[in-house]
Amino acid sequence: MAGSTDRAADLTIQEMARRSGFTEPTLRYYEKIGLLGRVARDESSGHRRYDPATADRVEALACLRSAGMTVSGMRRYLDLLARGDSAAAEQRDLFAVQAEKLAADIERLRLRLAYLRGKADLWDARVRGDTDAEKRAIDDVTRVMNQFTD
Amino acid sequence: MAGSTDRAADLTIQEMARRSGFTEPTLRYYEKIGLLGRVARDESSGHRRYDPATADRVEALACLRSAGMTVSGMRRYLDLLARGDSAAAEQRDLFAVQAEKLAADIERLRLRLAYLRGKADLWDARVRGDTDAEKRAIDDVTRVMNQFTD
DNA sequence: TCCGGCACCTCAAGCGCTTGAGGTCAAACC
DNA sequence: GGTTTGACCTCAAGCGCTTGAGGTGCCGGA
Repeated sequence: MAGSTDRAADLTIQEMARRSGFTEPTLRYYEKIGLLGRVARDESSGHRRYDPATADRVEALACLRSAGMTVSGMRRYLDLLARGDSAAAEQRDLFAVQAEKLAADIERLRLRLAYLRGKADLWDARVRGDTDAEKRAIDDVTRVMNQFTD
Repeated sequence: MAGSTDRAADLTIQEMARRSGFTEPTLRYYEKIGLLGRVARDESSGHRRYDPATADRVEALACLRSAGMTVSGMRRYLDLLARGDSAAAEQRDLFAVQAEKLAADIERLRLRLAYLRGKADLWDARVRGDTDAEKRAIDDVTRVMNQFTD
């Protein structure tokens, strides 16, 4: 029958956390505030079991969250989802906007990564007592930092 | 004289926020919990003024924070800073570790960006009633989602 | 059989900001 | 010369998790 619980594809909270990048407490928290709807439980143990549909939903939320979406934004998304194809244009716009935000974030992070690597190089030069490499490293870091200004 | 406050290079809290990516409240908060040491104030208005040395420190903290470093981690970093060249090896390791973490984070985010773009395409196909493009978009998204599994 | 050890559970408190309320001061405009 | 605008201030409360305390049930040895 439909809605049966015999498929072993359901995820434990640990697996769900690994896939989504949310921590286990966060998953419990999201459930508590109503973002995940009803999450099934294993009959005997009472442990959570994430079915494929719920897992997809959690993964979508994780991507939106990465793009900086707040909990209330996620609720709005879930409302759109419930409206199905009649909200297709809104869905498209929502994903497009979040994608742009995330792309911009990633650019900023790449700069910061360059900074961290530059600083690692700088201290490495100091450890090695290589004053030439140190000068070059300082130049590099300075060049990166100037890009923060914009 | 040394330590004079006449250079106009000092940043307002707004400018500091823009450069560092921290919000203004976060900058006030960090100051309050002792991460920034003493931040100078404009004599007449009482407004904060971030001098170049403080600004550098804030930018370093911002990069470390991007890599997921906690407040207590940042305190440890500031301790190392205070120890100067005698802690060079630790500094190198700290920056190297954070750089690797950030690099891994960025990789995960790129995947999520691909997901968001894929979903935007999918809903766009639905808006346009293009069932062929919709099928392709579903395939794309599915392919991306499979990569979450690892 | 009993003994970890581990994955999960709940509930409460804490942390790291964020938001809001309420106020000061300085330049800018009627 | 008032008044509006905008950047800043402080203090308190709220939000979104995170951490910790304390407990249950299962599973693989000794």
